[in-house]
Amino acid sequence: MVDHVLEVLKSCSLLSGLPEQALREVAPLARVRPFRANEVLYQRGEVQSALSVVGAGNVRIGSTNAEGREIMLTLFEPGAWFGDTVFSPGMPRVFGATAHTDGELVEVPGQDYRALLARYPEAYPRTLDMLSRRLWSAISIIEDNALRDMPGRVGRRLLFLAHMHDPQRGPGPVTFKLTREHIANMMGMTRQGVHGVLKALEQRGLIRFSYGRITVPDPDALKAYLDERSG
Amino acid sequence: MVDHVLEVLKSCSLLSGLPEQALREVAPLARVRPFRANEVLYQRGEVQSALSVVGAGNVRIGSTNAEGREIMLTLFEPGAWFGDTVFSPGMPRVFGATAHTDGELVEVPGQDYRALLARYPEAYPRTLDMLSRRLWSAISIIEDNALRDMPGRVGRRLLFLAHMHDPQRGPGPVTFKLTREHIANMMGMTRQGVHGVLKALEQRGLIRFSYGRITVPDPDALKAYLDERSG
DNA sequence: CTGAGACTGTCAACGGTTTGACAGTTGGCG
DNA sequence: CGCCAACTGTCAAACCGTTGACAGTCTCAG
Repeated sequence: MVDHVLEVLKSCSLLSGLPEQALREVAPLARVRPFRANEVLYQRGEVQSALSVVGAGNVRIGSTNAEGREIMLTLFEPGAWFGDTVFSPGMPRVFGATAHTDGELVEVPGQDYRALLARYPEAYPRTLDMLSRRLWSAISIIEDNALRDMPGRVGRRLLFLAHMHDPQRGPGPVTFKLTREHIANMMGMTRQGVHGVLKALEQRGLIRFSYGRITVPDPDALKAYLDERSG
Repeated sequence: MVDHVLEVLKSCSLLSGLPEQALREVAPLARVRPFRANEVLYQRGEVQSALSVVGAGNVRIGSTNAEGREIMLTLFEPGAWFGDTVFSPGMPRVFGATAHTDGELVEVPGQDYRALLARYPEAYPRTLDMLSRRLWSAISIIEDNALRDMPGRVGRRLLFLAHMHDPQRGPGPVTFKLTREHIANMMGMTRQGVHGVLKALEQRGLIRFSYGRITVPDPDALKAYLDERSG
């Protein structure tokens, strides 16, 4: 059991800067939390802090407004981490987490994680780097939203997801289990609007899609097309 | 001179977690860089890393696309810091910085700043906290863009600026030197579109504006209005 | 104080997205 | 195997913001 937890922690880019010894120390403090598709994992506004590492399955990160409209920010794969409030204890969560498929979370209580960092300060620079890159991603999305038209925004977000899906960026095709409505919620668009955009991209051979599934055959080709059609 | 640099460094929330002794050590390594309004301070894509602290004046953070359209992310006041690439050395800057008024920057070379943190590891938690909060701000903007209509987005961004302007959030009025076009560039809208929104907000007494200037008399009232008209 | 340049207000025409509605399709579960 | 729920494609009308254009206003430097 602890071995399994250790494997998951090792797979997480945020923690891989820590020496193995350190991970062995926290593993017993971590909690394994299995989940079922569409289960709500965290609600926006909760204040307790924990570092969550996706051990298996997919997790949707986002939030829901009063009228029930959901916005999805990103989709996390195994190895991804979330719960940035571990760095700002006491702050409420600014987004919620919902299970996208069945899977499991490995969770380290915030104070244990912070204590661990304090014991192994050599891990701080990498931690700052990871946070900084996440900030960079967020800012890129803001830029895309302000500078690009709708096809540009959708295309860029698909590339972003492809990158999250496989940070090593092998040139192969990437498939997501996302409905048109998920994408619409990610972009602040409507299902119908997304449809039109996807159809246009499909006609150029840049994406393919079927029931509840969308695939980018060649992310580089999509990127090239987007770069060409607007700065 | 070094005293002046020290004062500026002390005023910066990112550095105020460091003991005074530490600031005295870096002050001699810092460079003072005066600037004139509309001068380009950093271009997107530059790779050299430095921590810049605004000593005086205002700085626009943003970038420009190939067609020359500019997007502005935020406006920094004295005491604010930027140059997140200090945490990810080697990464290109994802946004540029332009002087909004005359003023000056105090700049600490990235490696000197990183070396300082390594010498004073007790400052790391606060640094992570600051970065984390900045990430939170960025995500909030993404959310607003997806969930809110145009008046909602403009109103929220004004509140965001008010908060940046004075983090202590005294209840008093806040004034920005921003043209309609600046706001349009911040939101990915047009000058004319902004005009309509501002006029509507003005009629409700939530903002006032004149030539090149916009003021929020009561940020809390604006916030209340926005919260009421959409979750 | 005066002129040039920057900023502003406003309008009609245009275009792209949403709204709302409905029928067709898919896939999983009993 | 067959049904139901979720997902999808499509359409016309309404809506909202942009585009483009022009005249009016303000500010600051000389």
